[in-house]
Amino acid sequence: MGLASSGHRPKRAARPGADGKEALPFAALLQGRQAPAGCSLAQEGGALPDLLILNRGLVALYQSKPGQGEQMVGWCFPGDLLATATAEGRSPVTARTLVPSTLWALPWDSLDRFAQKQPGIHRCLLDLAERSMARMRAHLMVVLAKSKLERLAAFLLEVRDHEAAPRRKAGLIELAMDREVIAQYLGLTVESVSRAFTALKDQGLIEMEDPRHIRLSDLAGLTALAKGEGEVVG
Amino acid sequence: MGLASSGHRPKRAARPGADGKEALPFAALLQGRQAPAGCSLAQEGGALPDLLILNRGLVALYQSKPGQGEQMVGWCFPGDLLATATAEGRSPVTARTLVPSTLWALPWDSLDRFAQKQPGIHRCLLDLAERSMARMRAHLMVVLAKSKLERLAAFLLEVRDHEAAPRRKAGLIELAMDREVIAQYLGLTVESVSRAFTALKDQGLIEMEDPRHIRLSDLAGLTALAKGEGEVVG
DNA sequence: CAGGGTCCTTGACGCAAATCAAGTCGCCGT
DNA sequence: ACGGCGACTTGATTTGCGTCAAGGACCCTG
Repeated sequence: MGLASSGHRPKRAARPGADGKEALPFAALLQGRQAPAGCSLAQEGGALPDLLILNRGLVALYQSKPGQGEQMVGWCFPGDLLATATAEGRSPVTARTLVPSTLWALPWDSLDRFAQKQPGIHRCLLDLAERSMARMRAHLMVVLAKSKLERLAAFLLEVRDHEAAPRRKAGLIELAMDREVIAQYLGLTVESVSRAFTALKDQGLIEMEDPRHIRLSDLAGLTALAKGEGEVVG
Repeated sequence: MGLASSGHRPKRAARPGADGKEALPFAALLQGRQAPAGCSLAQEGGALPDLLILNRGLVALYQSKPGQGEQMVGWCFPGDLLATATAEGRSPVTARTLVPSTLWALPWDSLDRFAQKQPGIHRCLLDLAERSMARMRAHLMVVLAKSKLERLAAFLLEVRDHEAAPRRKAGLIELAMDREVIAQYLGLTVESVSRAFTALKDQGLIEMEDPRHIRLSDLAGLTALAKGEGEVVG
């Protein structure tokens, strides 16, 4: 739990993957929702009428840059809180689905009413907030201190962590986003991302069935690379 | 408030600068603490016995990189929540004071007991968490999409926002950190930061009394630069 | 099957920042 | 005052990534 005491604590909040709804103390209040790919779930500065939790799919978060369009600032995997509201109840980011996704929605006032009976709900939300922050810190680490190859390796491992178990065990990952989105996430250009893929392939760390289906053939090597330990000697 | 309803809401939490303690609903529980510069307030992976809120000073947050020491992932200004705990009650980051600082501390169990009487406390914490996230998103924006000069301009303006009013009005800022720390924050080398300072000076955007005392002589120009709108024509 | 579209890859080139290496300034202790 | 040290700046050079430009693979549509 985010800010919970270090002693006794409720169970951990929603797990990614299979239905974690039951793990949430406010499960009964949640409404399921569907969203196709490319659907806008929240607009930066716009009202955010419901609390949203991602169930299945993938959502990218953007902030607008005054001059030049948008900058991606992260994404949400299943089990993540979509975006928290500012003090004014508005969304600080734009959220768009990258693939068809399902969500759980909970209107703020339902939450308020329910919280009176069950205060633990806020603990749960703090836990989810801490997860978001952990993800952002990891993103910062990748972006601040790594070369092109190191960033891509870190990205691939992050995707791997969220693959369903059967594929993950086989070292296979499926990319739900195109090169453009990966480039924005890593702070690179599309061309650099493409070259990085080719380089990893040439070094025998990955194999590419097609641009969106990657096999991580040398997990240890990728991990070493992502951690910035330079190249694997061999 | 972070995830609060969009309607009625408690007052905003602690303000930076002068004593915002009274604005916190759990003010009575807070214990003041002192910490000299360079003092470690939390260790990554270590236990975090109290909730800590920064009152005065400046604290840097680090995450360790497996191979090469530490990477700064952000900092806290007065009024910010120091760091939230993971589900296991451990700190996800290392926190170290950059200047002599004062803190408010609140043991988790006091918080728990108090929360039963006053559930609004969790709202307040969510608000603080949202502030952290907003800061992290801003940091990401700076690091992901900007040139050396743009990053430094954004940094200087961020420092300015947290200067006490009298100095801020005069366009003066005092840097509490050395070039090395700035470089880590911006994802640059010390040399690049130094050159960026010189470049801003040569363009007449800043003046330097000494390396740590800067005068922002062209606020509009700096803002335009930080927003990535390129150079000011003139 | 042809044509045009999108996405991805590859190549050649230039530039911004990293790297390597002095060199300056202020500070402290002897 | 002197010498040494740490923080900062400056210069010369290299390099990694961005940029511009040209393909190539696939998909859809007619």
